[in-house]
Amino acid sequence: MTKAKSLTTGDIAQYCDVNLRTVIRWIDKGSLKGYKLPGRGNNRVTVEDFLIFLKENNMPIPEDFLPDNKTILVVDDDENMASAIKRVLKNAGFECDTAVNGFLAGSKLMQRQPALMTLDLSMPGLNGFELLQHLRKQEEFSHLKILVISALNQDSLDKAITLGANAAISKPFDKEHLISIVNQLTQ
Amino acid sequence: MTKAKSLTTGDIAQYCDVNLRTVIRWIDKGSLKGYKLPGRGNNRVTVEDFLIFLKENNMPIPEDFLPDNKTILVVDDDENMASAIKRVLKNAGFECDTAVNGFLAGSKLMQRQPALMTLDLSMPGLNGFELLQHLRKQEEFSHLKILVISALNQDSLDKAITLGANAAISKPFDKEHLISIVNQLTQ
DNA sequence: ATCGACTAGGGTAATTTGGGGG
DNA sequence: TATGTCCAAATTACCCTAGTCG
Repeated sequence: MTKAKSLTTGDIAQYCDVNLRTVIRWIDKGSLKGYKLPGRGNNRVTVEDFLIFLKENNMPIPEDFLPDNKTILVVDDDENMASAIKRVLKNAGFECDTAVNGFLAGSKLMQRQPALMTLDLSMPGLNGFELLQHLRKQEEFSHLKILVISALNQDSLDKAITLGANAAISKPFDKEHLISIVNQLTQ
Repeated sequence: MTKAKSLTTGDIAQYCDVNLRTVIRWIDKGSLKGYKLPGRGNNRVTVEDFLIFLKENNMPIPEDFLPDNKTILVVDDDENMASAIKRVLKNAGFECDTAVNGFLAGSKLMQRQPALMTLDLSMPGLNGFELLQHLRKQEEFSHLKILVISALNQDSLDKAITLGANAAISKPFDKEHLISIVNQLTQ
């Protein structure tokens, strides 16, 4: 489910884990504010109204709408490089964690569900391009922003974008440039 | 009962083998955290909150919420070797999944919570000994059985055991031997 | 043994929620 | 895919009884 400004009854049914009809009833009764499209009167609910509704009823807020999880996972097998990136991002106000091998990257990605991952393309035992393709096939990571940070040539960076990276910058990187791109990707 | 992200009072009544009213009282009293749907206040409980409740009261955890008891994760960067191990274990009746690099190992370990992991010590970009130490430091994986399958010498196998592996066998392995050890480790 | 406080479970009526077919 | 209608199933409140424990 992608982030949108307005939600259908089906979206809300999934988010709240209830039947679609139940959602329609909530709207009809007025406990959930919505509006109807002119055609056949299909319901829509703005994200704002949905969040108000959830709050009013002490219902859990779906992950998609949790206050921006700004956690960033820095993946680089070079510990110094990983620390350097982490330091820059921390100073810019981001929550940050590092992973210096594929195993840590995989487990931390699952565990912490970061909003953004910086990815080194050339890690021993881990093909960055294959990883990009692998992640982009999974619904679960459809919202994960991936920023490739690599010492490879421009063609490789372009290829990474094609395979699903949201952005790619070259090493060595400019601090301000990194921060600006991360800010942009996390909005 | 299918796995869902929220539970009704009826679900919980069945899981805990008590009357529905009793569950409602637990929620009303606050000992079991829940939330109410807008309608007439039907209760829902998130799986997370339910598990916390069970733990706080030393109650048994229903099978539906136990980590996959029978799943085995085969970790080996040699795809042929991974497939071979998987085939042997499948034929012996085990649910089986493979991971051919550190990333997949990490993510599948977190995601599937297998009962047992077979581990190749020599994977590119992943030091098996370090991984053993890393896993054994985490409470979360205290129950994970680790069977090292390696072509390294006996000293290395011994070292793996010292670092936390539950068993270690050498490559090439004897099928019957593998099955017998896995049976033993999974009881 | 009796009391008192508390918890679990039963019955019923009213309401909400869920599912099938249009 | 979403909706309206109809019906079945689940859930709730209320009032009650039975059992437990100190």
